[in-house]
Amino acid sequence: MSNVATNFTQRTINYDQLLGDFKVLLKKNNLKFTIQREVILETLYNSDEHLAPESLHHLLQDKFPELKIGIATVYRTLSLLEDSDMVTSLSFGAQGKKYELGAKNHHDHLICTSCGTITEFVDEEIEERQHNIADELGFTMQDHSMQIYGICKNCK
Amino acid sequence: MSNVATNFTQRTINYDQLLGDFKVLLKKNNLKFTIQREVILETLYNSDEHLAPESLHHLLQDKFPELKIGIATVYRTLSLLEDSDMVTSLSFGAQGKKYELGAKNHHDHLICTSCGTITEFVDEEIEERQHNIADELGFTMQDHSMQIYGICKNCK
DNA sequence: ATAATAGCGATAATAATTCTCAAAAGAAGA
DNA sequence: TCTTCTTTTGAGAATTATTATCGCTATTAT
Ligand SMILES: [Mn+2]
Ligand SMILES: [Mn+2]
Ligand SMILES: [Zn+2]
Ligand SMILES: [Zn+2]
Repeated sequence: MSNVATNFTQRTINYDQLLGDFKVLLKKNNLKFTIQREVILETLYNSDEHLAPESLHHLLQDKFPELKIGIATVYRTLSLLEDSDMVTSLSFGAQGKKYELGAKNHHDHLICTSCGTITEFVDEEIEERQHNIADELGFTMQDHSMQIYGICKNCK
Repeated sequence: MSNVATNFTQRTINYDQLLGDFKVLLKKNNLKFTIQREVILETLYNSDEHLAPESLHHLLQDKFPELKIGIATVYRTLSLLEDSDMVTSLSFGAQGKKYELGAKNHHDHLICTSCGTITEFVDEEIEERQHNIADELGFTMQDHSMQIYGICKNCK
């Protein structure tokens, strides 16, 4: 029995809850609830991918062509969501910066350097050691990230 | 007794050895041994910092003004060194891409989000788990990186 | 020393991200 | 619903980071 758990694409809360949280957050900072912000949240929620701003923009143009969402709005909204801890950004080596909705449990990533496939996993032993290390070095941990690069099963 | 080891700034090989390796590498790929490549290697060797290309360029202009090394050469040489596994690049959240000479033992990083200080450490337990995880998921590990973000002792 | 070739610096080009601004939309209250 | 105030938006300019181009120079092998 392995203690490596995979498959973290399932959401920890449903969309309505998430949207509710978002609205509360916006009101609290007297920001407005706009259709652009809503469809960006929804699109992130419905995507299992780790999205680059550019890819997200393309998705939005496909799904909501009538809105003509601008790339600047995508960047602005991603920053807003990241600042509010609703999305996380990841920097995967050559692949550049990507975003994923935070409405998942914390997890780390395995990246195939051949086909680019990303596998999510979590390992309790590592999570625990990370906390211990921070403690031992007199550090208050806020966040951590770990990536394993290599060749996936399919590619070999 | 902790099993977290810190302080990895010491080099695992001396500069002459490193330079020798570099010359061999260059010859093998019929690349030329130039003064620019030499001072870049030397400057990286003599720096304990994790350097952005821009910072390295400034260092070089200070220490070797007569060479008037161009920024393009810095980028080119860093890429060459990275491709040859002599330097490693790191992406520290907001701080952007930084490089460090690989002539150190493998290690991970703790980054203070307040003052930017970077502490290096290695933890054998985590290293081992990383290998196991890759194995269990049918993955051939090539590399891995881990960062812990938080507030350092001084900043609190 | 010569010839062949790779590397250099300057700078143009590209890519990614942020800024600016005038018009449009959302929130709150009358 | 209408009005007013404030925030947000899209378009495109500006900025930043990185890469490509090119004529000249430095290095290497002979
Ligand atoms: Mn993920
Ligand atoms: Mn380091
Ligand atoms: Zn693969
Ligand atoms: Zn600090």
